[in-house]
Amino acid sequence: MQFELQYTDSNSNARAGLITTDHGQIETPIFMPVGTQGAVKAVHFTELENDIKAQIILGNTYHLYLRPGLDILRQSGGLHKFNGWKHPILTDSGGFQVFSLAANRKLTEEGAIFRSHIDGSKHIFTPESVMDIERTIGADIIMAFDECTPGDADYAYAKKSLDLTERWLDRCIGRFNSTECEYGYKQALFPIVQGCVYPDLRKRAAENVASKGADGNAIGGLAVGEPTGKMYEMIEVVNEILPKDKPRYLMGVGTPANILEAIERGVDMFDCIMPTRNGRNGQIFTKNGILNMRNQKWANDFSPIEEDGASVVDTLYSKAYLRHLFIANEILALQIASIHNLAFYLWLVKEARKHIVAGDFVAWKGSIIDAISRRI
RNA sequence: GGGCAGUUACCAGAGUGGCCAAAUGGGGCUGACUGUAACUCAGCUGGCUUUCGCCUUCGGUGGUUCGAAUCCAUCACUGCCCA
Repeated sequence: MQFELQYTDSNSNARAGLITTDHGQIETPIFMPVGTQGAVKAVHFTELENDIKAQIILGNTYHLYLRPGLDILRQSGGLHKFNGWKHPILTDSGGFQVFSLAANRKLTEEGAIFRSHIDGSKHIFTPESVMDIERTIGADIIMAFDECTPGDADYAYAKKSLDLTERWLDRCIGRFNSTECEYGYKQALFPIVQGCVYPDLRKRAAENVASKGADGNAIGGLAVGEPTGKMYEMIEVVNEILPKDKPRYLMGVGTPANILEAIERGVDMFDCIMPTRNGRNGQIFTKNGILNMRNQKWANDFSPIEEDGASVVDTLYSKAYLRHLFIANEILALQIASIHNLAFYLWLVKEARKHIVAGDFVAWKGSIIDAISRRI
């Protein structure tokens, strides 16, 4: 995997770049739709490619390991062959699942012991086993196995957690370097910066990660309960240290405004379940604000979902019709909302890139951020 | 014409003397959702009020009772059965 830094904004830390993988190129900044189980919920690939214009999608180690399981993935020739997505894929390591399924797990030095949400069976993830699983899944970019520290962790816990993540990172790198992709192309391993909301921990974590010389670096453990201002502050602290000539991936973030703020602070890659999950729950993100499509006020609003929106669904369907589909519990509602939101997110980062290249990113961000954040 | 059963909130439906503004479902309204155990979850859903509380309700009317959605009388309507 290569990264070419193409443009840097003179008024901020925003950058535009190009990632090249064996499954194609990615223009940054980029938003990566989440396809946890090897599928972006309610959206199929022709829509992702042609309408949404996704360049890379995510898969999840935890979910794919449990189902369909490694035998099927290996037999199929890896996730690309299995699901038919010809473009780049990134897999998350399962570190976040260990965090979000907290009631059901136990962390040890060796790894994370957890119970399957599917059948209750007991499993252990270690840095080594996660690397092996991600090799078998075969994504172009794979994530190190970390502990995602809760946003409200106290300093002592955050430090202890970071210590563990750092020891695990060395084990991940060791295993990664002694194995290779099972399917003949290259995979890149991204380490993850933790450290909760504590600047000195974040700084230390970023320095440690930077010293590994990875193809790209990730910032994790943000948007997990801490105040938004803290998140921006941590991004600044970390990006001061992470190498400029490698892509920076802010994991799990976020709202359209979060993404613009992070781009301004030098982040290149994003993923978030928000456009798809919130879309399925009736929330639509637009240039003019955020709307809840279930609200009564749209019942007789026959205007397009979004005038000159980024997707064909925006003018193909009206607000009133989309509301009707949600109220009537039609599957099409979930599809339209997911497609619209993903197209909006991809439009947003593409537009950001355009303005970085044009040199007016900060002004453009300032002109749009209030509008895209308000609720209507 | 006769017999039986029934009439409770937007709908369905529990409640058979005080703990009832009334269970539960559905529907409706509003909100939440940030590396997806999520087409999920939460709140509200007679009126006024931030809460406490007050007021008006269980087909209509009139009773019994300290007290009635619950008991009695009567009227109206609905369903089923028999003529």
